[in-house]
Amino acid sequence: MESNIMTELKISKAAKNAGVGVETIRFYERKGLIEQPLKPQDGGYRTYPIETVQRIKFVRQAQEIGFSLREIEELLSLRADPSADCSDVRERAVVKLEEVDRKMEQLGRIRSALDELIAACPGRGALRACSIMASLVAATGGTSAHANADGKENPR
Amino acid sequence: MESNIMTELKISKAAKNAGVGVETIRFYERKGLIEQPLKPQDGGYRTYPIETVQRIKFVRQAQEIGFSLREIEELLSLRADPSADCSDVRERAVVKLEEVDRKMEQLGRIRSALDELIAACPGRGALRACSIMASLVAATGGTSAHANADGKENPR
DNA sequence: CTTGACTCCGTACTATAGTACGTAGTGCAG
DNA sequence: CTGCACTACGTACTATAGTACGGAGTCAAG
Repeated sequence: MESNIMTELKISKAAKNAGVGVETIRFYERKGLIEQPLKPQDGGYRTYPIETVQRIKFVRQAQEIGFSLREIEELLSLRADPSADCSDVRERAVVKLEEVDRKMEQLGRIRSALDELIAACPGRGALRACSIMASLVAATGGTSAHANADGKENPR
Repeated sequence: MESNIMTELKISKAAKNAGVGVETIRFYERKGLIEQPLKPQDGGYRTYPIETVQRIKFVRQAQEIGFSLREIEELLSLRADPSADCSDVRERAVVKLEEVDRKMEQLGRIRSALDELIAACPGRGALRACSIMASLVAATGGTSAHANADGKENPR
C-alpha cells in the first residue's frame, strides 16, 4: 500500500461518507454546489477531498432546516476575504441570519406546542384534550385570528 | 348587510389571509391537509372558517422549517383526547420533538457561523478571511473529518 | 487476460409541491 | 337582465431535487 495519506476518496466512498448516493454527488456537481474534481491526468477515476464531503454534509443539513439548493449555494458563496466586497457579503449574511432567526422562532413555537401536547398526554393521569393547533394557539396566546377578513378591496 | 359575524371567508379571501394562492388551498384539500367545507345546501360558494386559515398558515410555517406536507399532516393529526390512544400520540409527539431539536441544533450551528462571518466582515476594520464552511468548522471545533474514509467493506 | 466491482456520462424517469388554464356556474351591481 | 368578478372542478404544466438505467471505460484479483 502506497502510504499516500488517504484524504481523498473515490466517489462511492465519498457518497457513503457524506450519507448520500453517488448520483446525488453528480447531481450537485452539475448544479455547481460542489466542485467536480479533475480526472487525474494519468487517467483513472476522480477523487474527492474531505472538504467536499464536508460540504455535501452541510448541504444536507441545511436542506433539513428548509433551505433550498439555491439558498444553500448562496450560503456557501458567502466568504469574507480581502478580495471580496465585504459590505455586500456582510449584508447578505445579515439577511440569512434574519431568515435563520425566523426559522428558530417558528421551530420554538412548534417545540412548545409539542411540549404542551406531550404534557397533555401523560403516561398515566389526567388527560386534557388538546391538538397541536390548540397548543399552538395556547402557546402564542393567539385568539385573535383577525387580519381584515372581509373588506372589499384588499390592497397589498 | 346581514350582520352575520364574518368568521367564514370565501376562498380568495381565505387564501389572501393565509398568504397562499387559491389553487394552493384546493391542492391542500385534495391532499387532505385541510378539510373542504361543504357547499351550502342552498347552493352557492363554500366558506372557510378562520381555523382553516390558521391551519394553512401553520402548514406554511412548518414547511419553511423543512417539514414536508406528509410530515405536517402527521403533526396536525397529533391530538390528545380521551378517545385517542394517548401513549401512541405521546410517542409520536416525542419523535417529532426530537426532530425539532435536531433542526434547532443545526440552525444554531448555521447561526453561529453567520455571526462569525459577519464579525469577520466588519463595517470598517480588519478583515479576517473566512467562509461559512470555515466558520462552521471553527464554531464546531470540527477538524476531525474522519469517519472511516477508506476501509474496504463499510457495513451500515 | 478475464471477471467483477466500480467509475463515467448521458438520458430518462419519479416524487413533491404547487401553478396555470379552460369551462361552467354563481351572485350582485347597474 | 346583462356584465363582471369570483367560484368550482378537472386536467395539464412547471420547478425542484433527486433516482434509475444503459453502455462504455478502468482497475485489481485470480
